[in-house]
Order: sequence, then structure tokens, then C-alpha cells
Amino acid sequence: MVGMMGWGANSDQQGWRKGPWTPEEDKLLSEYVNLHGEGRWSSVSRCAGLNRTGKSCRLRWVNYLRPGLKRGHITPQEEGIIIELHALWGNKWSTIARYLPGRTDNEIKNYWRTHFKKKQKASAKQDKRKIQRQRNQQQQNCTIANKLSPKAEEAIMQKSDEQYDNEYQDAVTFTNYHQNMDPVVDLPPVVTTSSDISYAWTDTIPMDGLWGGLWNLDVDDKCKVAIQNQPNTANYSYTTDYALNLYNGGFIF
DNA sequence: AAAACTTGCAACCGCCTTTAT
DNA sequence: TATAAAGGCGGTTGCAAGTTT
Repeated sequence: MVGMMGWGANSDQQGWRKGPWTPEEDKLLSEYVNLHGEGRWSSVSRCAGLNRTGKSCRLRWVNYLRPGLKRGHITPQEEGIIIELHALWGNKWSTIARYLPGRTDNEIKNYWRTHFKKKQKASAKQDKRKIQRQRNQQQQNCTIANKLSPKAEEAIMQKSDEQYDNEYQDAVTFTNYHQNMDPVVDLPPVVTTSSDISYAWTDTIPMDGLWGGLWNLDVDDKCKVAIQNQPNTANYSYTTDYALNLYNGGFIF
């Protein structure tokens, strides 16, 4: 049913197939790329028996089929990184995506668009309602991976609508201010053992603070404490500034 | 109960850059 | 070295599902 919807005709003037990918197409593409590696996308479409353009094949692989993709909700921590890096670089989605392992530029772009682009209008009332609803259901099925930390939740619930809007406006102003500037900070690779700017871990820490993650050398205690107090999911990096901001009770979206 | 609106996501397009011939 | 093809990126669109009014 779903396969035939949308995008008008399901092939273009040259006869290339368009629109949603079928499971069969996915299988062909995955098998071919697993066998021959990424790249040479035009020959991929020919050789794998796919009637798709090379660009379409590349996009499907990169955004959906490639191993190691995370999927699922963007965590509050990831959101923090997105906000911070967007403030720094603007809409450099692919650059931002490099600091969020397992997330694609498309995903981050979509997230930003739906959550922040028009959020100037959003009110605290809406967010509060949402949290209240979630609390009502939480006991059964909410996991650490997809809910806000109690701390973040409280922060939102305790804010007055005005306070909330002002803080949001500050963040937006900050973002707009930096939007057109060239990148001035060169962040190190996401996972590294030699840098003192980026922190990274690869596992899940429980909320009670038991810690089994991989820390870089020279991590200072404030950052440790700040991040340890946050719910955590998987593979992701943090900047010192943001960790300290959290530690000092910085703004939490 | 239903219409209107929002959110999430996949995929397309056009433009620019990089690579291959 | 010039040019064509391929790759990469950011903006945008279309749709389904969920939510609010």
C-alpha cells in the first residue's frame, strides 16, 4: 500500500524509479554495497539491478541502510550538541553530523527544522502539557534512552511561561548572531584520547550514577559530574564548554 | 467526532565541488 | 588542461501519524 504513494509518477522522464524504496530494492542495494563497498554510485544502480539514479542509491545508503546508524529519539545531550554547534556554524548539517556518531545530516536537519526553526512561537504551556502526559504514561514504557532527565524535566516545569520564552529567545538570538560567521573553532575528531576539548563515551549509564563509560584522559571533575547527571544513550561527544554550562546550571531545552 | 494543525521522516531538487577521463 | 560525470550538501516537499481545538 505504502509503496505507491506520493511523488506523482513513480519514475522520471529518463525512466528512473522515484519515491519510497521497497524492501526488495533495499536488499539489492545493501547486498551490492556490502560486497563492493561504497562509491561509484552510478555503477551501483546499473550493476545491482536497480533502476535508480546513483544519487538516489547513495542517499538511501547513507541515510538509511548504512550500518551503525542510531535511529530513535535525539537525546537531550545530542540536542545540546546540535544547538551549540548550530550556533557556531549555522546550517552546516554535515559538519555537525560528524560530532553525532550514528546520526545523519538529514536527520539533524529535520530535527532542527521541526523543533527550533519555528519554535519562537512555541509556548511553555505546550511543553508542560507534553511532560504531564508523558508522566502519566511513564511508568509502563518510558526508558532512560527516550525521556528527559528528572532534572531537565523539573527545570521546564518550574519555569514560568515568560521565563521560558525569554530563555528560548536568548538562545535564538545567540544562534542568529553566530549564524553568518565562519567556523572559528576547530573541534577535534569525535572520539579521541589525546584531546582535552572533546569528551566521548560509548555505552549507557544508569541514572543512579554507576559509570562504565570510556573517558578521555585529563577530564576535569566538573565535566564528569555534569555529564554523569544526565541520562545517556550511546556514542556521542561533548565539548568542555557545554559540560561546564550544564554543571553551572546552564540553559536546558 | 471531526477538522485543523503539528511532528517526524524519507526523499527529491538544484547547485556547487571534486574526481575522472 | 579542459570538460564531463559523479559526489556532496542544503533547502524543500509530500505524506502519515499523532495531537489539539
